[in-house]
Amino acid sequence: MSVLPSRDRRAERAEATRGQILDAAWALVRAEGLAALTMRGLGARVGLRAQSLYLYFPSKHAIYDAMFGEAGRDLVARWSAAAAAGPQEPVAVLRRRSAAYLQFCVEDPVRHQLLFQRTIPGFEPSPESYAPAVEGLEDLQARLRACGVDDPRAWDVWTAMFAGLAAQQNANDPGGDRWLRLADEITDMFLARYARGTRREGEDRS
Amino acid sequence: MSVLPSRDRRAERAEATRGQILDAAWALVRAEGLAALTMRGLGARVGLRAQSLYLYFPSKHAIYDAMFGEAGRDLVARWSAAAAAGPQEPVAVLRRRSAAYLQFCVEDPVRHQLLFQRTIPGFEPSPESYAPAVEGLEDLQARLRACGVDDPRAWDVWTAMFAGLAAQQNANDPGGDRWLRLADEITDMFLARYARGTRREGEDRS
DNA sequence: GTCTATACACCGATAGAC
DNA sequence: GTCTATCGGTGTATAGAC
Repeated sequence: MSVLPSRDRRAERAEATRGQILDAAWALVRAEGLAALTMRGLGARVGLRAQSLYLYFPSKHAIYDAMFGEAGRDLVARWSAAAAAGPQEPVAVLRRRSAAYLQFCVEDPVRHQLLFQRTIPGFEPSPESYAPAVEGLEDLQARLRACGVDDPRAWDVWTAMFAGLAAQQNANDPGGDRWLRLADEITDMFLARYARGTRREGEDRS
Repeated sequence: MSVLPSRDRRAERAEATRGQILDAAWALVRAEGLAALTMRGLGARVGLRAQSLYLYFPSKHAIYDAMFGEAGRDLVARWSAAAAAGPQEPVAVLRRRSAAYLQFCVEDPVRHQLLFQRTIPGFEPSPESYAPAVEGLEDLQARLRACGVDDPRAWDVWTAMFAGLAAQQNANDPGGDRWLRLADEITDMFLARYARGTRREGEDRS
């Protein structure tokens, strides 16, 4: 547009460098663990000194935050894809969604750790980076409603069950499927108890 | 026993100091967070320099390990007490046991974090410190069997559900009861699906 | 024997030269 | 835009005072 494109070019290049730093951070973290991310080590991977990273991110937590946002957007995208790919019967959609969630948590434990466990001492995600998670939760509630589950208490039961499934799988059988394979069974149990019109005698304890 | 009791007295005194250090560590960690435990800060709380702590513990992780063992033994003790205190009908015992577990996780989140989340970077508990957890798991399986639940898959469903409950409660509603109060309901749902002689039509998906 | 003093290698982060 | 130099912090090892 302009005869002096340096401003745009500069911002563009800075954005590219940010992307390279994030890619290197994922590689480092996958190889050495989430806590092993150090500014010096990350700088070495992108050919910079640690201090120069501060030109692209204001702090190490800001790098974690950007990674958190990336992971969240990826998860939401997978949920959309899973919902679209197949029969639209609500329970089938719910099952595909759950499978996508578990797959996401298991195929890259470090991402699960970053998103769903609070394993970095001082880190809390910014509202912007947290937004995809909120969006996903609202989507989940709509999906459960579509299956005849209207009680907010039931939504909490659902999140606890699947959070527990992913956590147990990664903690006690990494790479296996000891807990993963229970997803469909748990879904049956849940729907039998909470879906509209299917409540049975045992549920009304005082 | 001996006219030269210095050996015993010394060991005794060292043990007492170890106990004081651990007490101070719990206090520090409860006040400032699990990751805020530093050798210099801990030493200051017991009137020692950081280096002197190494006379009582070989490393910082050894202190975490001792805390891990203490917490595990405490949890097992609570399970025993909960099982003993009340009617011995198996389902009632199971409910009291679950309530004790959740109470334990919630009343001191830092202990839950140490025992059940892997939040300290390089730390893994020693077999000795881990032993109470194994014992508790075996006890749980016996309790579930007493309720007519024999399938090991069902045991995994149980641990996932309650691990998820505690994690969600501490992460999303600390100090509240949004997930805690679902324990009895979840137990009903679980027993309706998995207890012997109560299986129903919806469960046999291929 | 127990503690203090000192040191090392690492960390995240900042200031300022070029 | 990247560097050097530096700061105050960490866990931990070792030497030596008493």
